[in-house]
Amino acid sequence: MPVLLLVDGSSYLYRAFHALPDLRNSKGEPTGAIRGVLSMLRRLESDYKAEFRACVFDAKGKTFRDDWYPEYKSHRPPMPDDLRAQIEPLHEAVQAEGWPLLAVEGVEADDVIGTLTRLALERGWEVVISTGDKDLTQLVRPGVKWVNTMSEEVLDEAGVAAKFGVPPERIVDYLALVGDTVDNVPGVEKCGPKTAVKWLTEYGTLDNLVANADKVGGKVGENLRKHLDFLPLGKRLVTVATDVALPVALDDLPARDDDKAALRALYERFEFRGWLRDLDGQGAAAALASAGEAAVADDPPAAPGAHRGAYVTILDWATFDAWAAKLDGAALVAFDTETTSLDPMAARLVGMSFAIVAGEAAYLPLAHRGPDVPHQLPLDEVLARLKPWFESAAHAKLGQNLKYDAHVLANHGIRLAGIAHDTLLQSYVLESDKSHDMDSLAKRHLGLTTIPYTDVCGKGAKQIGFDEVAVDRATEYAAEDADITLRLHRKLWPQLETLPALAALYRDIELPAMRVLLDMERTGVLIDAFLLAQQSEELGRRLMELEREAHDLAGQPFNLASPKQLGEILFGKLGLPVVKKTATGQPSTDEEVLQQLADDYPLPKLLLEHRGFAKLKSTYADKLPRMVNPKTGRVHTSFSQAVAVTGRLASSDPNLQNIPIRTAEGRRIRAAFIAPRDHVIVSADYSQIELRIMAHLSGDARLLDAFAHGEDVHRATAAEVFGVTPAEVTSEQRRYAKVINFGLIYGMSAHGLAKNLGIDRAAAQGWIDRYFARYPGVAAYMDRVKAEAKERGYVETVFGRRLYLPEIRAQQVGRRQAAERAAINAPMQGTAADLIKKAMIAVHAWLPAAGLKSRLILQVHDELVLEVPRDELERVRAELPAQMCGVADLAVPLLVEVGVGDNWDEAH
DNA sequence: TCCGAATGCAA
DNA sequence: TATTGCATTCGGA
Repeated sequence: MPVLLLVDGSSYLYRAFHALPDLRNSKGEPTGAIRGVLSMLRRLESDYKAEFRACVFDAKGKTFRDDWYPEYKSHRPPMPDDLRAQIEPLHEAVQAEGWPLLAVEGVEADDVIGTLTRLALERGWEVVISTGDKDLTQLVRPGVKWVNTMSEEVLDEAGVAAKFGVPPERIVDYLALVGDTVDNVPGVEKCGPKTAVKWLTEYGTLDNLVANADKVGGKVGENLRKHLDFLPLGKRLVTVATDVALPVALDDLPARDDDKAALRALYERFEFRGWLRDLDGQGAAAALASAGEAAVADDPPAAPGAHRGAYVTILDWATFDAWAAKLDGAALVAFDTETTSLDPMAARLVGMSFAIVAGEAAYLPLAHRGPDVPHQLPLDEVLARLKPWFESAAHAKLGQNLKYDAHVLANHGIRLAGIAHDTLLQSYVLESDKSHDMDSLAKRHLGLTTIPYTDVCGKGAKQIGFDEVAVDRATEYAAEDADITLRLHRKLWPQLETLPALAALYRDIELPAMRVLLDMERTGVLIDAFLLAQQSEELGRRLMELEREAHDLAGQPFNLASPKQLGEILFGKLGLPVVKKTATGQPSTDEEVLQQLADDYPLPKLLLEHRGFAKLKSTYADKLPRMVNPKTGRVHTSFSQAVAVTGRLASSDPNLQNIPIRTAEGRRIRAAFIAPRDHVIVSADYSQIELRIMAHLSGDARLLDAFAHGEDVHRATAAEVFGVTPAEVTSEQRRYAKVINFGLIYGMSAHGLAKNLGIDRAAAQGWIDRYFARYPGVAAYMDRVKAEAKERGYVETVFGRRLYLPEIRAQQVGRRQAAERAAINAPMQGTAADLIKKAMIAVHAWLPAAGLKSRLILQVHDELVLEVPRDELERVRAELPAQMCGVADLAVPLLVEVGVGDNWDEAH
């Protein structure tokens, strides 16, 4: 379990300044506080083995507490000049020691520590908080320790209770009562620790004490009553925030090695001679090796019109060693893999590229083939050397679509860790409606034109594998990819940081979801190929029969799969009426048309049947068995995380999110998705998720009420719209209501509803009017979201995901209305997507933590599919819904329905 | 050989 | 003239 070590730098800085003697260097610069804080950091480093750490300082300027309470800390004398002078050099030194440093404007160090603590706990990490400030004991809980490195005091939950007389969760109540003279927050007059503990022991909580304030006797009781108005504010002031927006993620805080060159310079300036000797003791060579790290922070300015950086090819061990050392010391490394295949499960490494500083990158060729190939370093040995770096969470990596690179490395037995950033996801979160391939990103954000893949490998049938590309040419292309990725990150990440909700979405949902998807894709799903082969044969026979009959009816042979030929037969030769036309003006032969014609003519009915079977055979029965991976014996879909503009996932190669379910024949395909021996398939889907989100977003009282009481929402809608009691609703009425409810989610028009229900437009408008009359909150919401879209150009999900709607102000009515429908649909579809991603992250973390071997295998928008060992079934069935429902607290309850079976059809 | 259009599968 | 996707087939370029 990773450990996060958080140091309250400001608290120590003040204490060190006042506690330590007035040390100065020969120039007279004060150095005592610097030395004090640094020695504390060194002690912590040896006391606690932490993979992640941060030293947090208060930033200059006001904080939100000053807005709440102008007197906050107002009594403090101005900072002594000798202290102020030490801040900047201390910050430099802290970073040189390998400590990520944080100072967030508008937020106190306490709140940064509180927020990081929460984030770490959510990931199941352990946290050690080092501070001289007792207020922070309020953060102590299982997995969180408070240590005072100056007094060497360590407190866990029991320790806090023993020291203060109240448990950590009551510390804020305690502080509100006692007050905090350090921060100028007044407490109840004459109420000290003794009285506060007595009251809290008697009444349990501050709220309860306040409720019973009239029962408290004595002079101090009177003081309490006088202070009642202030107590809520007092409590707010002493409560450490755990939800502030941070410019960094946990993954940005790996413990780094110290930067010896920078340290040397600083120690020399401060004249810390003992520590200088320590540095020298480690040898000049080591200091030299890491000198390059200092360059990390500064990029050379790009030459105008040319971005071709200094790209090197790694062909010998000396160059490799130099780069390996750089990778080890770098705060963040962009890397990219070149492979033999676009199929992630089949791809083998051809080479890798790395970039640490913009404009400088290296390509490491490993498996290029051909007559003029230079000697390449041996793949296995290189991977063995790099494996610890790839698998270290402390070494932060950056990439463009790292899920793919993680697959490639996994194919070689390496589990990529330390995934800190992904420019694909950054771009997706910032502008989901734009393209996210690297060539487009480079053009859009950097104004650079990159080498297209097809320039290197050609395209179509003449395309060659990357292993056939000449190494020089490969270096230009591959090193550029790593270089551009790094530059994109430098551009996109600051943009994200200015939008805290989006930064949180990226950090807390998209990046963690990527790891879940990687594991799901690698797990794959078992299918019964024999069953599908049987079905294919059967479908083939019925198709031949239908085709023969169709040709008989047409009086001539024709290709049933060709809409063009079919149209000529139906509307030309047989003279059937044209019902509607396609976008290009051709008479349409789609299902709706054929359905309509089937009432009066025999051929369309045959065609409908033929179409249905042909689809099942070619897309599913024939295709799926061909997609079985020979190595794993399973089908591995690929989930795209940056395709759907609403935030949904997309599945491809094969698409496992559109497996049939509506017809009996179709369900036989689904039945071929099976569990292995001694396992079952478990399907868990969110019930009515988008309608529930609509209730939450609109706040409509009737809709909220229906969900709160667990009603059948379509029946409830029918009762409202048709003016009957729920018990009186007929199945026909319920069907109408269901269509209306679905239509609402899609921003339906009267026309659309009329078509769907087979009624006239005026009647449909009547139902819509009645719906909105009964659910005025929904009507108001629809207007609100359209207005918001028009004003801002985008709409948002509950979690702040943005969907831009460039056409919302279009001149063309049709385009504008389409954008308005998207504006209504996107927040609901997008929020559902956010929720299930959070659920996937939660379930993926929970299963192994609970000692279970069950695995997530598929996600279908509102459904998670798991493969579960039979002996784990009861636990999974019992706990999975809570895992999925616990991801958000909406105004409506979330409901998850679980199904179990030997195959997906039975389970769903 | 490539790509748009038409069609249909899912939530 | 209902939202978001992906795959298949045809057929013109």
